[in-house]
Amino acid sequence: MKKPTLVDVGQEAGVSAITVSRALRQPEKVSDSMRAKVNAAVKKLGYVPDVAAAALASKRSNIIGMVVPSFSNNVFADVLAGAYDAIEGTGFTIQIGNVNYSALTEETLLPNLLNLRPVGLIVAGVDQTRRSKELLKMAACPVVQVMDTDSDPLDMIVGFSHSDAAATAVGHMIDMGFRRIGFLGARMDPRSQKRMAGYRYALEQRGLFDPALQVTTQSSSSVSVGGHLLADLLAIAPDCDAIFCNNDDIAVGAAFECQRRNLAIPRDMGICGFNDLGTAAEMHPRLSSVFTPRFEIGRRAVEMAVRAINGPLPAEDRIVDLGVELRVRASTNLANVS
Amino acid sequence: MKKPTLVDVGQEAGVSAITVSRALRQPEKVSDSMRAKVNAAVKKLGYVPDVAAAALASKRSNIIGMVVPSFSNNVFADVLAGAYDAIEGTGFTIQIGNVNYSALTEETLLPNLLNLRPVGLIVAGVDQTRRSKELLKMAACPVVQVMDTDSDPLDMIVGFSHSDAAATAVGHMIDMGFRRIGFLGARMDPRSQKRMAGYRYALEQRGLFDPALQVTTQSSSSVSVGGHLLADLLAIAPDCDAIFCNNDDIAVGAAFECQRRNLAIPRDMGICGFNDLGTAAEMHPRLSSVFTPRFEIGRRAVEMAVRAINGPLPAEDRIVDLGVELRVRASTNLANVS
DNA sequence: TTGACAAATGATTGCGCAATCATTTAAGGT
DNA sequence: ACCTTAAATGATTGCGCAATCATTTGTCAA
Repeated sequence: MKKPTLVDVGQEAGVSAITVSRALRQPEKVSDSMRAKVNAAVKKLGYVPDVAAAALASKRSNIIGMVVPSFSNNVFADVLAGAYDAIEGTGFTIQIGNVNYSALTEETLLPNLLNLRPVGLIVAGVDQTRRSKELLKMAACPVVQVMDTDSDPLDMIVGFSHSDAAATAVGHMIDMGFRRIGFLGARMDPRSQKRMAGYRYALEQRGLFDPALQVTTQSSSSVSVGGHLLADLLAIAPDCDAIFCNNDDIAVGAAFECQRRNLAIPRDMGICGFNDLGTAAEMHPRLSSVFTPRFEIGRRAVEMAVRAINGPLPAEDRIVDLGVELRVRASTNLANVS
Repeated sequence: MKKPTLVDVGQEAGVSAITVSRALRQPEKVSDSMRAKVNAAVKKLGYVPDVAAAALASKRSNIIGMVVPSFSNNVFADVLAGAYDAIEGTGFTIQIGNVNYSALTEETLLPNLLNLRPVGLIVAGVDQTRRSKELLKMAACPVVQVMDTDSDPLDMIVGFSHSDAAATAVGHMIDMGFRRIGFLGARMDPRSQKRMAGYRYALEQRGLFDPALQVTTQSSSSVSVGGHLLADLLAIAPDCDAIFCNNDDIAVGAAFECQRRNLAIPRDMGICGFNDLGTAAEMHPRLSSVFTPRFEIGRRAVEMAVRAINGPLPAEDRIVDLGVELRVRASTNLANVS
């Protein structure tokens, strides 16, 4: 009752093992009748190729490696969901590495991932260490960086510009009449930094930037932290009239803090989040946020990797900027306030 | 510049290849001096074992397969985070399969996973199809079911009783004085069903059960859906004075709906969520919820699998019930209401 | 009918490692 | 010093497959 091999299938079909291998991997190279015979034998015996043997013989696996900073962050959960959606039916497999927002962990993880001889690699962000970048450049497979188009890609990239997205959102808040707009940020990973840069740029354009209005922490993001950050900001700058938040958790937490302090949103405090994860849109009042195409980023990244396995993509297909969508809701709409 | 092999390391160290293999895999079987020599050669050449060749030769991989219903659900994101935390340093690798809450998808995924010759398997829930269960039973590796201790395990299990957890929470609500307690549930996967059963049991004990107060939908869970479900419930039963929610998203959405309807929490409507994901605790007022040890479940599942790889565990270690923690907050505390 | 050529199929080899069995070396007792 | 036994190390083989090269079969034109 052991697993059938190519030889077993060959005997069943009355042909050689290598022909079976070809019939399965390059069906167009064998005659129609042969293909039918082989498929019948495969089905009868329940043959399934041994991935380890195939990987050893061909020196390439069916693995697409994927490096994410965290599972618990919904953003990457969505990216993963998109990636798994796209991998379906391609015959490839995703192997996830979690690096806990640590560039150093990434540096030790990459050699392990590379050791699997992946056919493709998808990594979050563009801010790898020098050594990680070298490993990625030397990798014998296509590499897709995801999330972030603010820098040039090593090979291919899909995402959006965090600084542009933030600048757009803050520009909108200025347009709505807010003048003392604070920034609340937790974690402050590279993408958060870029959002903060976009925030700064938009304010500097109008001569409204005040460094004192930026309150950040290295601790990880949560609704609870959002409340604390707003409290800190208000202690420093009681005249602050709006906040742009690094992400939706912070925004939601800040909104709850406003409720506890009886600050009316948006009259006393305008709020804009980032990512538009769902809760923000359902709050009372509903919070404005910047929707980011997370699922789509995962999907496209896998598609790019799979395409690139059969040869390099043309230059114009190597960079995909999916943009974002500013979703304006009550929390920044000063116009409707009496 | 190709990858060094065991033979290369052996030559460098002046010993045979197989001794190198042993020095690395069973260090206690070689002499101290040999181990030192080999380690030096390994380091000098930067040798890394080829996993495909090892898998082929030994007929076993270093893979622990893990089947989850979804990435986007924070519950499983936390379980995965715990699992990845525990796998660190064990030399094993996690291979994730996402089955999108579909038992049928699971059935087609499992053979693929099994084909990797995993050394362990971790699957969510106890409600696999008959065929899936057969595959798991015949699997040549330890199997850990996670999340749910409401049924007997196929092999090992770690989680908690969803029905007991729900019954405890609803019992608490009854104790606080609520009498017309509704149930709001989305997705209604097997674990949701068990929570609903626990809800029912607690109410039946006091003669308070009314089937009309159960409002559910098959659509997936979200804050938005929580609001709709409460609206539906109130349309049917305006006298409802509290709700036990299938999860925190539903609870938070229902709480927002209360705010929109000017229903005071908990005076007009008591609310209890499930999982205690963070947002609920920060709301205004803060929502009661049932904390579930998700990260710990992932961690323990990997630990169990790794232990069981070296031989079956004693019976008393094969079932781990981590329990839950009812976290009572303002949203069910009728006592403090004037 | 034959020859030229392409399409289809087959035989051989080795990928890098671990299992198995064989051999050597060291340790301990008398 | 000698033998016994265990510990340490080595030689050989095959895991299941794909790459490479070799051979057969089929097709078509002259």
